[in-house]
Amino acid sequence: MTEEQQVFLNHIQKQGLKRTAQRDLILDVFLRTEGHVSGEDLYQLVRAQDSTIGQTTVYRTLRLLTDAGLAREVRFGDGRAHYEHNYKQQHHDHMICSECGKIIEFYSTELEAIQTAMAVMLKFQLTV
Amino acid sequence: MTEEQQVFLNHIQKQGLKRTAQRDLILDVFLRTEGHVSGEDLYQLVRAQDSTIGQTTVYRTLRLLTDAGLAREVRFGDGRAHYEHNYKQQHHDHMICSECGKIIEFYSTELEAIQTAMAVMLKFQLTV
DNA sequence: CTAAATGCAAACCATTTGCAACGGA
DNA sequence: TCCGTTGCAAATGGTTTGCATTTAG
Repeated sequence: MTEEQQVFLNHIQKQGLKRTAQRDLILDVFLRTEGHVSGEDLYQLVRAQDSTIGQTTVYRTLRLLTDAGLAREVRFGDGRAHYEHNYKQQHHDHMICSECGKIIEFYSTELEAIQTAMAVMLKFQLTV
Repeated sequence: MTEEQQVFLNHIQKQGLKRTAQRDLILDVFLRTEGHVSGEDLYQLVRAQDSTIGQTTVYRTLRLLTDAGLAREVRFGDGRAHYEHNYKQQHHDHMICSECGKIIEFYSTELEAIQTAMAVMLKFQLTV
């Protein structure tokens, strides 16, 4: 069992929820993903493995993964939510091409410093 | 006539479009706005002046204002588009409170420098 | 006159919810 | 057994589109 699966189980049990085959599969598919998947993307990937799984379950599980700290919801302004891995991942930022939608991740020490400084100045508490 | 109204007229005429009472009113209300209005917000404000104006017209005019360079569409991830003034406005960034939705604008010279540097490095052309 | 604009209603699209059937603990 | 879970269908909410009517140029 991977660390992520352990984290998921812990979360499930701590909340009095139940482990199901659907949730296991969705987590599994999500973990094999890289970059940013939308709910619809993940639904298609999961459906390729098990065509009986409903879209609703995928969306609900995505929220569960987010609550468990395994996924992070990111929104780029195209109207849908994307999810990226969040377990033991360093904070980073994105550049999104407004022509083709391409998403590039980047990390900048200076940018991190500015973010922190601005948050302090504006009395914001950074959440990611 | 304000500069903005002139810009709007120029755009209208250059595109072979027509000046209408509705568009004039919507621009007028938008210009009196400060901060970030959503389409729905603006519709309500406009409707208070003229209850016969349709929501559709407000949305369509908002796009027109954006095309004309008078408005800028910003998306904060709450599922709807917001619009801010864009005419002779300095580029700036936002911090959004994930608890209450409060939006704060700020400007940072260092952040501008990083943005430019990252865009060059990643071969992006900044659009705002 | 004639193409653009309007406003209504219906369509869209990603996501959520209601609900009856199902299934872990 | 009991309460959480599932999947379907219907609802939601912001925004867009189709279309018949109106109107600016």
